[in-house]
Amino acid sequence: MEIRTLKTFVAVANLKGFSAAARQLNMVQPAVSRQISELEEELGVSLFWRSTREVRITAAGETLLREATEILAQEERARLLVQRTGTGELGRLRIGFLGSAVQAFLPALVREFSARFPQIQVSLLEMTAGELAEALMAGRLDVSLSRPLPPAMADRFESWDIYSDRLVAFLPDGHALASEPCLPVSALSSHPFVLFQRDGAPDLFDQVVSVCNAAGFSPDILAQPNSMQAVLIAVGSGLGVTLAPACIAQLNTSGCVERPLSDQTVPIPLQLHVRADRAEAATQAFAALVKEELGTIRKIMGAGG
Amino acid sequence: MEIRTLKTFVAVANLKGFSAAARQLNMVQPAVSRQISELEEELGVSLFWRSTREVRITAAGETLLREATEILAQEERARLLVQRTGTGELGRLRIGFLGSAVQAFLPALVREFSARFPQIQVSLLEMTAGELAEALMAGRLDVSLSRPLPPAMADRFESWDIYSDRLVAFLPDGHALASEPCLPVSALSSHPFVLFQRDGAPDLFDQVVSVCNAAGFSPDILAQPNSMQAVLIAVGSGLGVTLAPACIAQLNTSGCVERPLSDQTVPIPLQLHVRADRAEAATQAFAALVKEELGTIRKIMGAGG
DNA sequence: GATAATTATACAGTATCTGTATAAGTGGTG
DNA sequence: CACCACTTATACAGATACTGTATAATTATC
Repeated sequence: MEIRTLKTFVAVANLKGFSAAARQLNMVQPAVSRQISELEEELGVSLFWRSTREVRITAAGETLLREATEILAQEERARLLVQRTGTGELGRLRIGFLGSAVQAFLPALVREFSARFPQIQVSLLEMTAGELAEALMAGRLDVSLSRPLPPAMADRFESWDIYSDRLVAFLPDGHALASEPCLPVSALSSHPFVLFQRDGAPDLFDQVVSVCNAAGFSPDILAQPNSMQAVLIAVGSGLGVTLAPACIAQLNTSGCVERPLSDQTVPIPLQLHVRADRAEAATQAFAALVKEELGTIRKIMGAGG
Repeated sequence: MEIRTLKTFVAVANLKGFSAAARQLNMVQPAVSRQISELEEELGVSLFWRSTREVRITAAGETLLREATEILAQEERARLLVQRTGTGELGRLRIGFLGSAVQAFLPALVREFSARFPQIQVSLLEMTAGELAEALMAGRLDVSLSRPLPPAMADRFESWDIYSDRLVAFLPDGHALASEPCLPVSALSSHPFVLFQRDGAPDLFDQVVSVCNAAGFSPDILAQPNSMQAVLIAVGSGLGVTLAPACIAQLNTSGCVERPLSDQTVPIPLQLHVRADRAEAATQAFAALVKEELGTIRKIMGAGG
């Protein structure tokens, strides 16, 4: 039972004739006759009672007519859906991101994307940097907005810098150093640190440690919460100080004060990651939109971020 | 897009490999590759991202996988339904009949048929003889239980006698002739007749007229109701007498008395009509059941009819 | 770096399917 | 009653398409 066959069958049934069907299908009557008789043989039933003067469909034929009509409609529907998915009109887009880093611009971006591609179902998945890398690698994400990927992964993905953040210090409200408008890293040497847990963002963790080392001390890390918000709460509670990307000021910083560092400018880029080959149309469209909006995003992040 | 192609596509998608699919389908890997790449070309989309080490389905491919799976399931379903319809396991049976003539045995017959073929949907359609002939000819009925067909139609159908009825007289309750247990036709010569309308049963009408003519008179027909029940009501109301098949005593005869005729024995057969060729399996099964039950039916109709 | 496994391509052979020609059957018509 | 117009079925040749073999190219893995 092939779709080509079903099409000629439906034509014969609807036009009540082999010759008429052949004309409509731009073929020749014997070809139609053969297709139908082979279909009958395959199914083991008569589909039409034919004389030279009339072609009457059998009960089995009527059953097949109903089914075949549905199958053909579904084939047409499938073709449409597949093509739309191929062009990116239809589909899904799974965006993974670092919450605090994108909070200022992602909502507007997604809104714009959804307006342009209303048929695409967008999933927003907040994760840590480590989770993002793993999900991206496993194909559970289409794009990721996160920090630079580990070198082992980098060649499988295309990455674009979106904006660069920098490390700043967060201190408890009434902290001794809070009176300074600006601090050298070394000023923190004797204070206990709270750092985001290393598993969640190994690069950031190591970067902070190496900044401290460069300033001549090794940080005394007394806690490693599993979220940036928890880090800020710990700082706000007076448990310690932290060094973190400035963007986390987007979170609730009550009890904390933020102080820029006077002596380091290690950039912390936020990047867009997309599978190097094999990017779906919807994914490519989103990447294109991000690139289109880079100026706007950088303006936002330079001013308020 | 052919079903054969969809089958190999689904195999590739499920087994995540062209070679594996080829093994499962008992074909060879290049054939699979060609089918897929031609399918991609036809649809204008990539269905898989392939390397020599992995085959990953695209978004469009996932869409097609869903659709193709449904299409294949429906094809399988169609094959099953069509074959069952062909063997008579599944289908419908439209039975046309003369109400009064079959009332005594058709219900039991249909009940038995439905018990043997529970998947067949039986339609019971009461009609006049004229309507039955027309519906049978037009293919709106599968079988008909009615009087002999007009000669022009007879060769297109197979007919079996089920039982033979005879004409009897129906008189109003207090009619002068009602005292006789048995009447010659001629006794009715001076009485007005009520006859079932000729359009509904031309043969019966003509038969009654010719019986009267043979008895030496032409009936004075004062009314031609459109149902046998209406004829009986007219007779019961004292409007006239009628000659009709004995079986109509099955209807409500209040106000009427039935009297056999002493001088005529024209048989009025009830027949089963089935399209000569081109009979569906369900129809043939019903005809076979009727023939099997002929003895029982005749016993019923001889005794109580 | 060799191996084993994968997919893509080229080419030849086979199947299959189409189209032409023709036969056989049937209702309508003069 | 023969003829006509039209139908479907069959036979056969040709063209198309598809399959399978051989081979290349690529890439994890040992």
